[in-house]
Amino acid sequence: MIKVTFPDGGIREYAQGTTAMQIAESLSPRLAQEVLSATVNGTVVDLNRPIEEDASLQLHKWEDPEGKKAFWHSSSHLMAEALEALYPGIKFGIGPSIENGFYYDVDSPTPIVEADLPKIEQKMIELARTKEPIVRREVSKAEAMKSYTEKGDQYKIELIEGLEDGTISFYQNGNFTDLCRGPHLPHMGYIKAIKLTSVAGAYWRGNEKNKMLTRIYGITFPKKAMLDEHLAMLEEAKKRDHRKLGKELELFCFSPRVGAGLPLWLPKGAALRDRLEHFLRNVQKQYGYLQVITPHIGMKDLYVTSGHYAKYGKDSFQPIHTPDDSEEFLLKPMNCPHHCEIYKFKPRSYKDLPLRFAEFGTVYRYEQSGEMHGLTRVRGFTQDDAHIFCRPDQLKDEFMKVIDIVLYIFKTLSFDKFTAQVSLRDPNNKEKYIGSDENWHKAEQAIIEAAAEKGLQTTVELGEAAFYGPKLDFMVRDAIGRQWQLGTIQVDYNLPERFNLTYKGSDDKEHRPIMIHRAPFGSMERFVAVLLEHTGGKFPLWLAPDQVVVLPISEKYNDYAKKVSEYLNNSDIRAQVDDRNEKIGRKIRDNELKRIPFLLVVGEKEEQEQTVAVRAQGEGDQGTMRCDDFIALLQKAVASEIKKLNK
RNA sequence: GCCGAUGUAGCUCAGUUGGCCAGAGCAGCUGAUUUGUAAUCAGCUGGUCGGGGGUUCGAAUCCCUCCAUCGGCUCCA
Repeated sequence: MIKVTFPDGGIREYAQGTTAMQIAESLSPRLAQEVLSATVNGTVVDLNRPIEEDASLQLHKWEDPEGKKAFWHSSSHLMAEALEALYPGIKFGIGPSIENGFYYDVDSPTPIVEADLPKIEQKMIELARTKEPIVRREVSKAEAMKSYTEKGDQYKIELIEGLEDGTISFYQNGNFTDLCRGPHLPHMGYIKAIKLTSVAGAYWRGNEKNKMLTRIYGITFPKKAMLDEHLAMLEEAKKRDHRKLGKELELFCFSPRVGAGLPLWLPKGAALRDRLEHFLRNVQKQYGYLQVITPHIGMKDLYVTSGHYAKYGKDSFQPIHTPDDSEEFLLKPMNCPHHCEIYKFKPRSYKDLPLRFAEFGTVYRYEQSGEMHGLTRVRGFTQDDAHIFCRPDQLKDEFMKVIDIVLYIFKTLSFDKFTAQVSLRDPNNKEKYIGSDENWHKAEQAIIEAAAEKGLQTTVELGEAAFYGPKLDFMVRDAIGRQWQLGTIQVDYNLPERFNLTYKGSDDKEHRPIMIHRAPFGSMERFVAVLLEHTGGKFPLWLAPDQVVVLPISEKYNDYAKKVSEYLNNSDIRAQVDDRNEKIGRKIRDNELKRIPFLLVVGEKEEQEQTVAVRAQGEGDQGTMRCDDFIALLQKAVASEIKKLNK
């Protein structure tokens, strides 16, 4: 007999060799249909693997990430089987499940293009309908090696070379056998809806020196309706694409003549950005930040000193030369060295610290041609940058204050779901980083402690640190559930040393300050992009480029409309008049599509009564009111959006 | 940078296997209409078919190359 403990604490006894599937059936036949994989004593296993000892058991359904993993991983094997049938001689790399679906990397003698995907889908559906079982077999390393050597499959051979004998297993579905750890579904019949989404290139083992394989992405579901829902979500994401909205709402554009990755901010976009900057400037002022301004270029030597030149010099925009070639300047790729020089302007005392220099600093980085993406990855962008120079005893407190700023911003802009990622040095790859072990340790501890004290939900990633120090990165989830990386806070012991920054302590000795780099938005470009996708272009009232458009019923009322709009503008409300010679229905439609928060319809009645008929975005007619009442309503709405900073 | 795809009017898109002056809707302009809560009607304007080179009697269509964009990979100070 074996004892099985369930997550709710219940214990039941089963005969030796019972499978998780049989256990699920004994609990409820309905559950058995829904369960996709199981965790036995902490290891995820196949449902039909016999349990041989006392065990704690967890069953995973679709809603459970482990359940989806098994489902999608099996789907990738199903796709591989279809591919092998359709493309004889095809070789396989790896085929894992991912956050949304799965992929398989393949090396095919005949190229696979997007137009082939429906054909592959069709084959997969055929195979899934036969409910072919997925069978696990444990093999010796020698046996595994032999079966792939016969096929001449160098990728799998390379994978097997890295595995320990005795831990190797094969999974077979139909004619397809794959080296795989599992776990998998009992059979392919679970897979009811299939969509292969794209084909792309991917380097073997993620190394750009290796051969590029063809990666086929797909997603599958246990029910057709789920696929439809997923496709609808993708449609919604398309509608919210900041590149599309940026064009439609006339916020920004690009010109190939100016250059790739160099955004041009249109008037409405510039105004939006300005408002965001103003907002952050105000917050920072309250936190004791001092605004500075530095030039867009700096002597090459500045970056040699900072260490950036050695790390990125040859992959950057190349130096600008003076006419006589006697000096070299770099387009500034970051603001920190400039701010270090500001620190050095005069001797600093321990009483001066912390010093917080803030700048909306525009920087230029040479991103490789294939890396640009809308506003989220560009070659010229403006960081909402600041550098805090502080004493060791102030570090944690300063760090926590920065976290407060970030949280305040998220709250104000309704990013309600977010996580924080602690990015540390890869301990096995220390040569990638500069600075002493001791300083790295201190910096990493400071971040971990500050995040813990602020009660942040954090994940820890090794190897994700900047080359000069560890960071805390904030990831937000947008309105349709996608993750974006925004703000970053970084601790740096390195630059103060390289620039020989000091302050005079109370002991009359020279000490080294610590530097915190931070950018709560990340960059203005990125932040506007994420905000656009989060809101779908329906900005909060305080940010909206136009808050109100006044719509005269006919040209007869244009004068009254102008009067109203001027009156609003005098109360610091951004209002315009749509005085086109169009019907009111048309004007409403156009301005609703432009996502104007409030439309004011005015005609004969309103002019006589000196009122406005209010229409709220997406909510229709709100009734007629006096101008002053509307202003009060709007100002109240804005005030509720920007809540007071509670420090 | 690498793999794959795309590029036709300001925008969204048609353009059959290379064949007469390259099309539509929206936007814009002009005129009519003077409108009460999501598209009024009519007329007109607008295109080196991404740039350059080539094949051909003939190229938006085929080939080469460069540029830009898209989906990924790699990278991201």
